[in-house]
Amino acid sequence: MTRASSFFPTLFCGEACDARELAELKRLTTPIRFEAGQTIFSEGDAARSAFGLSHGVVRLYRLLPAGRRQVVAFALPGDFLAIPLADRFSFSADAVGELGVCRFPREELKRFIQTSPNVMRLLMDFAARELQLAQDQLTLLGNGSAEERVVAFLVNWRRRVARLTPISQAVPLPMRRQDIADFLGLKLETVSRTFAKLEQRDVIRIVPHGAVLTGLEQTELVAGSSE
Amino acid sequence: MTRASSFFPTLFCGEACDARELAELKRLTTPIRFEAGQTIFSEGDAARSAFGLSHGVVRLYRLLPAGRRQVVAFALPGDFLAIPLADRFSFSADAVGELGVCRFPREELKRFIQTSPNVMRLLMDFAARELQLAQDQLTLLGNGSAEERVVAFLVNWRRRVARLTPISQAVPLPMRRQDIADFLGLKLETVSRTFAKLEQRDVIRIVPHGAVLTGLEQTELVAGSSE
DNA sequence: CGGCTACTTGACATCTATCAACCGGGGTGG
DNA sequence: CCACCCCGGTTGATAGATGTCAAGTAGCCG
Repeated sequence: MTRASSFFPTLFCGEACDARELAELKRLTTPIRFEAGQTIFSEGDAARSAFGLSHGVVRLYRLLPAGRRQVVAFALPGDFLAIPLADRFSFSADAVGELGVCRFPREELKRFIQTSPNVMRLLMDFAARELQLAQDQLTLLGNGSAEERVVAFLVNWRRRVARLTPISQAVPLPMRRQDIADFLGLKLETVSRTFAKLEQRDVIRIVPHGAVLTGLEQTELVAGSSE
Repeated sequence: MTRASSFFPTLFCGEACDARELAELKRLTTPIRFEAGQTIFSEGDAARSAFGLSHGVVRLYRLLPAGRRQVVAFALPGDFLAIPLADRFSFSADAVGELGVCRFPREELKRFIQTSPNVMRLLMDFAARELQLAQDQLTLLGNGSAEERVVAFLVNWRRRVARLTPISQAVPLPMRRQDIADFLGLKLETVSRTFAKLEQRDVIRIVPHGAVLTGLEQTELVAGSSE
């Protein structure tokens, strides 16, 4: 999506983080680029680095026995790819499209965080927000029909994307159907069929790498109350 | 379960929390008891208080349109009932059986947390652990069959309970079938049937308010890797 | 232009939800 | 002390939703 390095502006700048802290954080950071499909880290890896997403989209997922996969979240610019405290990654991350991240040496970042209440606070807020998102998703997977899941996904995704790149007719969907399916606990055929059904009812319109959302506001949502 | 006030020992004492901090926390706290079925707080309420569970079990849940309900988690002694930062509760909490909590005035607790890196750290760890649990659950709801869900629930629940009350033949299940169903995204009939099926295979034995787990270790688990 | 990959569509199978009856224990009141 | 009732739980029959398998289409890149 946006080309500019927007990790710092999005996560740290806005609110409670003074110039000195920001300078220190920038000192720790190394920008890295990844191509579509490349893996940033894998579940179980020792977390020597922490990552903040600058631009692009990342899918965070777990692999399960029998070739199943659960996409835990899609990360957008400004998100940490994992909370930088645990010693190991509890999920894998790879690039949906071409993207840029800020890499931090985790030990140093951790030490810095400990000394800076502001940044600690920011991280805590991030963790709380992630927890809320995970619980929304949990609620959706526990109760929603295929259609409710797909609709909730589109609405939530649009809201998150809109915050970063103000306006555009179509909501971009850079991830594959399979990714959406694994995120929603459905099969890709079901996602495809559900899109088709919604399109027939003129609720959405599918376009090459996205969808135009027309009459979605009123749909009874099972999750997505946050903010 | 255990009768003693075990919120402090479980959450704060073990690790990185000095005597002065502990004393300050204890000063802030008021112990309260609840009877089975009573509501501790409701989704949307202003979070004037924070709660730590001393003994008993709490179900944390959201109510949805059309009378649906999602149990987000079961809290055990030592758990916070919510992360004490948000201004409003994002789910409801009520007592599964008779129980005791430590109530904190949230603003004061928050202020204290900000000044104590140790406690902040502890809270951060708690949030990270909760996030991990939520993601485990998400993975389970996204991919597991009814049987996998029930088995994973029993195994995870046993592990958590065992940590608090070392040994007992049967795993206590103080919550209702409906609670388990709403936690696992199933209907209570399905939970009941699945229990029956597992019992026929001698994998478990259902007893009045619990279950004896016999041959579960080997079952292919979709979630529950944590620790 | 050819081949690959993502996506769509169709027919059918399977699993869980739904609706409904029934069982059993604990508590209350006669 | 017993009987009844209520609630939680179990079991059965059936239906509906999503998964599975398979064929076919479209867009992209070499």
